[in-house]
Amino acid sequence: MSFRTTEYGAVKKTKRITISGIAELAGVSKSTASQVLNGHSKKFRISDPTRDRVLAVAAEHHYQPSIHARSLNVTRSFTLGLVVPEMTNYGFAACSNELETLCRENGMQLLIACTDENTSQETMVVNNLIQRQVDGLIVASSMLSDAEYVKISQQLPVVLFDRHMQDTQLPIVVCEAIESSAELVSRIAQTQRDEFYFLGGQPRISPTRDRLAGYQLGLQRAGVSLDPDWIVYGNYHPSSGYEMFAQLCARLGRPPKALFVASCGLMEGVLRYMSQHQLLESDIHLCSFDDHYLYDSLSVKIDTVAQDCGELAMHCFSMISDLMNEQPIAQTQCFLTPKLHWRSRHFSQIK
Amino acid sequence: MSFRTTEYGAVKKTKRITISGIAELAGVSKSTASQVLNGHSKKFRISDPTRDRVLAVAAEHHYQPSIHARSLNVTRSFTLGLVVPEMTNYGFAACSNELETLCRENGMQLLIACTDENTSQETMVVNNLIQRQVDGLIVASSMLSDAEYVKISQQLPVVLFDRHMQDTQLPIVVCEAIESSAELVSRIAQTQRDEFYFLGGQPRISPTRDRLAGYQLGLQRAGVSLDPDWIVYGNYHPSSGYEMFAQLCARLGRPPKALFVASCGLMEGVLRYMSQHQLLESDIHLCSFDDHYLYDSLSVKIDTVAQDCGELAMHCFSMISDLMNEQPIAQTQCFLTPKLHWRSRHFSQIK
DNA sequence: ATGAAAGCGCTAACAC
DNA sequence: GTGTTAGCGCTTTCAT
Repeated sequence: MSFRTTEYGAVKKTKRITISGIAELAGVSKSTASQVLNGHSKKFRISDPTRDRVLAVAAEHHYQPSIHARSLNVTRSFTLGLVVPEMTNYGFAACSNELETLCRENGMQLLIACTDENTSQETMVVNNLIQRQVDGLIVASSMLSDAEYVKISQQLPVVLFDRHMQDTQLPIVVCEAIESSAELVSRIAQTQRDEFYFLGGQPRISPTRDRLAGYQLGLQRAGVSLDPDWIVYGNYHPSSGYEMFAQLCARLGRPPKALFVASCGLMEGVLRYMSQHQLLESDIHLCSFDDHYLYDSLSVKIDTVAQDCGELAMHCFSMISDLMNEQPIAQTQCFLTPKLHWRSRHFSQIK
Repeated sequence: MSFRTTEYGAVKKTKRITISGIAELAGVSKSTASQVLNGHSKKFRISDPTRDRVLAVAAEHHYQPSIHARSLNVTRSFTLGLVVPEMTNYGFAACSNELETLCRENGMQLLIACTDENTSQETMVVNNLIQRQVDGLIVASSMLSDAEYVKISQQLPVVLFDRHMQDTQLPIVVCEAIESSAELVSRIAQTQRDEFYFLGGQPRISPTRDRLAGYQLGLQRAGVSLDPDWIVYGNYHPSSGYEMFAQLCARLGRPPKALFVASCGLMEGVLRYMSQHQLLESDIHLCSFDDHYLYDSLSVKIDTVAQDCGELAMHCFSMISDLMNEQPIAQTQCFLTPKLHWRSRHFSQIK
């Protein structure tokens, strides 16, 4: 690390111009200035010269209205809160990116907060977002109960996404996981009848439950009877994926023959272990929920259930928008159908 | 896609309780309530019973102070703006994640905005953040000139990161790119003397300039004379990486023997092309600026210059914090030293 | 030990 | 057509 010292001085904090300032300089009242600056000159029949004068002053002084003052009396903040476990997870990064774009295009600002899969941290960040008067909340929650969000949803629109609590009535947008995982697993299980492991995160949250249910269903459909030892739980940190896989290898004295990994983050850990232990050329049959563009370039061929993050984000946004506009929306629970992405030799022909 | 309709009704918009409400319910004045809720009870010698009464009411009603009202008279918003090209780029996602944590731990909220590498969009999002009164701005800019930021920095602290304009005086935090790229390239060039291509983004922005300079220096040190045709420019979108690489292959009628790719995003495109065209097993020598955890699991071995995003984020945060607290800071330009990550057969022994 | 009042920057209802 | 005014929810100085 090195530094370079520049003559960069202390910030002067030039005070920004306010609407009163503009009004004064333009020789009009605050309200007139306000109307003009909000583009309501027509509606309030402001004369063209007046309008132009105000606009000119504003432009000249680089007037930037204060959202805080604005929010204070319209009781909207033009912000949307997004709560995700981690932004480094590719899926969440992609969703965040999409949502940021959608918000921006709609004159809103996205506030992203991370929970690190930690429920008490989740409570904290959600409170923080509420203090900031977010107009709506989109949450990939790590909680086991929706109680907190049910309460919050009495104050402001809440949409759960990616994960959801059992039987929740709250609006949700998720990818269908049971059928898709079952399809993935059953095809593979046809050729992998003697062992087929499952690596999941926290057992009680919906991604794990649904993906596990799909895995079990898949085995059943393939006529493979499940050995309970095949199921391993951890949490959705990559390190947990590493750990679970390491222990599995230790237990077996070799890598498993077939493995379903419940998420992209866990797969990160599995792949790290495999590369560290020269297992990338072994003939393990890997499959997972969640796709990643780099999987195409791996020597191990991973078959996946690929969620469409763009679609996910879009539905979240439109649902929360409707809710914010108090539009009656018919369906508040939306299940997207993910696609299967086949890469292994046997299946790569399948489109 | 499927829907489920629930009995979920319209949001009632229960109005949240304000400090006046609390005051009234507790039978005290607004100011007293305010003092208590800000933890200034000692300082203002509020009696214990009064304090407890206020606190009790607040807790009971789940009082959430409005940041907007607060910001309005303390003229701070407790938010930090972060401007990045794209969040799906792993490096930026990692930085964002780190910064979000740092902000949260320091009672601030991070506002992330994306530019999609587009300068006019950059101007827009920056203005938007300023309207929201961000207390500071951390920017990975796609601009060619620092003029805009020089002006802004008169109003609020600005730190440039990852990228910087030539000779800018503004505070910056970047990874040193010339020496590190030179080191990477010169080692490889020792065994790849007859051709060594360079794939970069926009030619005039600092990441491209510095990484190119390093590449040139590396070739020179290895005694390899540069063929100008080896240098290819595009932009930092993955699709541009794909495109440039495709054209290169078309031009040569085969993949290049050695290639330096200027960023992770570009490499994404290169790898996509390679996997689509069964080139992953070819003996191309790939190296790049920016690392990715999945590179460990690829069959092509990519040697990289690995930036430490945590360190980058940390320095950005501490620098902007100092600036916000108007602390005189000696060094406003910070150059971090990245590490080389060797994966190719020849070098993987190098630690 | 507590309260009254002013004001942060803006919008919107209503006057003129 | 344009100005006056009353808040939005909070902090802070100054009285009491």
